[in-house]
Amino acid sequence: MPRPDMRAERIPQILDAALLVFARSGFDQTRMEDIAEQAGLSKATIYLYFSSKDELILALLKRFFDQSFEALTALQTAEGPVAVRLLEWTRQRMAEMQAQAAFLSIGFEFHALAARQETSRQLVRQSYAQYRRGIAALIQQGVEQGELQAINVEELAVAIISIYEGLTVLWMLEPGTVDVVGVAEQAVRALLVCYGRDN
Amino acid sequence: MPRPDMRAERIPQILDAALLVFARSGFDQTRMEDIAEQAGLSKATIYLYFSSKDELILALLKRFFDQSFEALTALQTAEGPVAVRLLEWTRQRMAEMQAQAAFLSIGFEFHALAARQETSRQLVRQSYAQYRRGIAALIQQGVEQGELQAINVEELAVAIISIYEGLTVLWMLEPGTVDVVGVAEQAVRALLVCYGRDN
Amino acid sequence: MPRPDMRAERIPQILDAALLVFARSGFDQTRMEDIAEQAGLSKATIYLYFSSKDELILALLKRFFDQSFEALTALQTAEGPVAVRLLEWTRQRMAEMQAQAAFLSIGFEFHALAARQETSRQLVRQSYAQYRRGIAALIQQGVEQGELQAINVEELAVAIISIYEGLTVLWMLEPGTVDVVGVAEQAVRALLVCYGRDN
Amino acid sequence: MPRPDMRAERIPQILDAALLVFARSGFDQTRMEDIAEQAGLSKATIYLYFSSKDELILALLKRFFDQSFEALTALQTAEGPVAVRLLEWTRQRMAEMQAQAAFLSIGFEFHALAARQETSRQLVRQSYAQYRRGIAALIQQGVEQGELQAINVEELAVAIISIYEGLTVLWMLEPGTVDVVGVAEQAVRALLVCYGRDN
DNA sequence: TATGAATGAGGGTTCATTCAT
DNA sequence: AATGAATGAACCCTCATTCAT
Repeated sequence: MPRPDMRAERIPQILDAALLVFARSGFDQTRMEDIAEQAGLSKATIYLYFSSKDELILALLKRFFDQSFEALTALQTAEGPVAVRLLEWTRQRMAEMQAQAAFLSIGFEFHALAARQETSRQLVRQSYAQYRRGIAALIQQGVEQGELQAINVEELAVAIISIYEGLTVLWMLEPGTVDVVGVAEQAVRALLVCYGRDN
Repeated sequence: MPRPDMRAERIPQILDAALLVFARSGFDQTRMEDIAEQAGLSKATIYLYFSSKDELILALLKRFFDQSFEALTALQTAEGPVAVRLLEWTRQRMAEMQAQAAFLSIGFEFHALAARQETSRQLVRQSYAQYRRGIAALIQQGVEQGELQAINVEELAVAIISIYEGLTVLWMLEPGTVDVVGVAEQAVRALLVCYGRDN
Repeated sequence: MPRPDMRAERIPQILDAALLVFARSGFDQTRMEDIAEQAGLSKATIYLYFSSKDELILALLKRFFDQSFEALTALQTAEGPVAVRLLEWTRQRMAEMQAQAAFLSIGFEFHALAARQETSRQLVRQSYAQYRRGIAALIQQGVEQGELQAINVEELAVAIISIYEGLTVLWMLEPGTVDVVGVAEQAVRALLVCYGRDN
Repeated sequence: MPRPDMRAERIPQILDAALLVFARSGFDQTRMEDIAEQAGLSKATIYLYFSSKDELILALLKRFFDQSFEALTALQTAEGPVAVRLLEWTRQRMAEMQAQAAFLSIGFEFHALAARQETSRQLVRQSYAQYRRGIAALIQQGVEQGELQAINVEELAVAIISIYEGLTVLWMLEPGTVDVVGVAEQAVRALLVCYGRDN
């Protein structure tokens, strides 16, 4: 087993390569050989760092979500009105999603995996739950500061994340037609103000 | 090539079987043999009706979305206030989604396919576009009848469908925690009333 | 799974081919491809009849020993003095061994397998035990008919079989030098007359 | 290339390790890695002392037989009646075989190798020939001293060694059932007295 | 119409061997 | 002298697809 410093170099190298080719061809249609080529290594070398294709996919899944939520904590400790912060966050997230368009298929494939395998589902679930709690905590700040009216905070967070997720699908299908930043902003604004209110 | 009446019987039989095993194992991990077993036929017989595995998947994709929107036309010609009809539709759709939970993975896999293949993307896009137009037309009715305020109808439709899509993901991950029917209803109500409005 | 009549044809065909190439290259150095070629089939076809290489080897092992002992029963029911019959049997066995020289390596490899795997050992042990019992029963006939003196019949059978086995090794090493038929005959004769006697 | 004194230390260390793991898993199923682990060295270090796996096996083969016959010369120069010495030798040899039970599989695998490769066969043959000559010389002593009757000395030696070899197989299969020391002793005694005699 | 039988074309994984340090 | 790291070459096994019956 390679030494730690070598692993620290090779593992991201391999995961980056895997991300690229998985995005292009899907988990199953991608051959270990493809990943190796993309990484500039030999097939056998991949197996020095990941014991199987499945383990590689799992490692990717973990990294995928770990990275996603570092920004979230920053969001909660930032200054200013909650609504402003959340809308800024919304814009950033949608922009980021567009920038990462090439990798969207991997996210959908993770959903498919999660929908059919308990192991994957648990991993993905934890990430989304953490995500949801982050958004909910932010909204709760707004409520406590009197900026937002008291409603079901958890549900509102779910609705907002749903907007993000759903828009990702629709934008992927029609990138030219759907103004994802605009719709996301408007929808989140509407939800913040009106969700759970009698109208 | 089998006679038409034979095809009318076998094709749904095979597609039903495929739906089941694809949902369980994914497109790539499912073998033609698995489909044949589930259908009570032999592998070779499948090839009398579908020229390849890919074609079978495409046929499934088509049927998958065709079925989804038959109810939509009924929605537009029904009676009563638009908001009531849309909320009822929302409830039905979420209930239907829960009832079809076992097949959700297929939907996600279609998204993954669409994200990486132009051919699949066009198919899925058309379905979603038709869907979006249906919802938009309904909202437009409400605007014309003075029931809803004039806003960007197309965008609102996109936001509403996003809620459906996103909630499907979140519910799949935590079926016990997320009250999809409730959240969907509240969110759609909020969007209908507040989307695009200054608040 | 192929029909019985097809299996009855293919299985011996495959086992015959396997015997040949295993004898030439050993179990591990033989590739499934080699067996397939020798059998005039494709690799995949082998897997229609044997689920793995190991299973194929086991099947061969079984057939190997099953065949060996059909003649043994005939030996016990034949007419004439026991000593004469046993010596005739000895000559035949050694001649047969020489005729099958090309396959000796398989026998040795079975011994190696048996020496290190419980599963294989049980199979081989049963065959040898059956063999030993056959020889012992024959000798017992001689004792009961007053032809041979009473001694430890079981042990004598073990000694005789050891001669067969050991001579096989020595002959394999020096086929030109060792007169297996002659030595086997003389040795068995000596054992029959003198084993366990005070001299 | 390591210095001689280093070689004198490492080579037995590696051969001992190889013996152990080869006995457990067979030549082909054993990986160089396994040998290295057992020897407490790294894989690459093995290659400092043996240029390939095959060479390592050959070296083991040589050592295996070299060791076996050091005692043989002692046997010929010892005092006392030949029969007594040979029977003592027989007992020792069978006891030694039982003590080395764990390594029997290697011997059988050498037989298999010898049966299919000329190179290995020559090596093994020389060892057995030397062995046979040793036993024959001993018997010849007995004949010349008038202790044993004149018969075909070479053939008798072959018969005796066959007993050793054959009993090894039978004992390996049924260590609890076969009294190898007893049978070997009785059988050798019978052969000494009666082999080649008219009875 | 249906299928038992067959197979070509891989794909994941392993391992003997090499080499820079 | 020793080894961590790397890899080319295989090999077992699988599976979409074909075809004779």
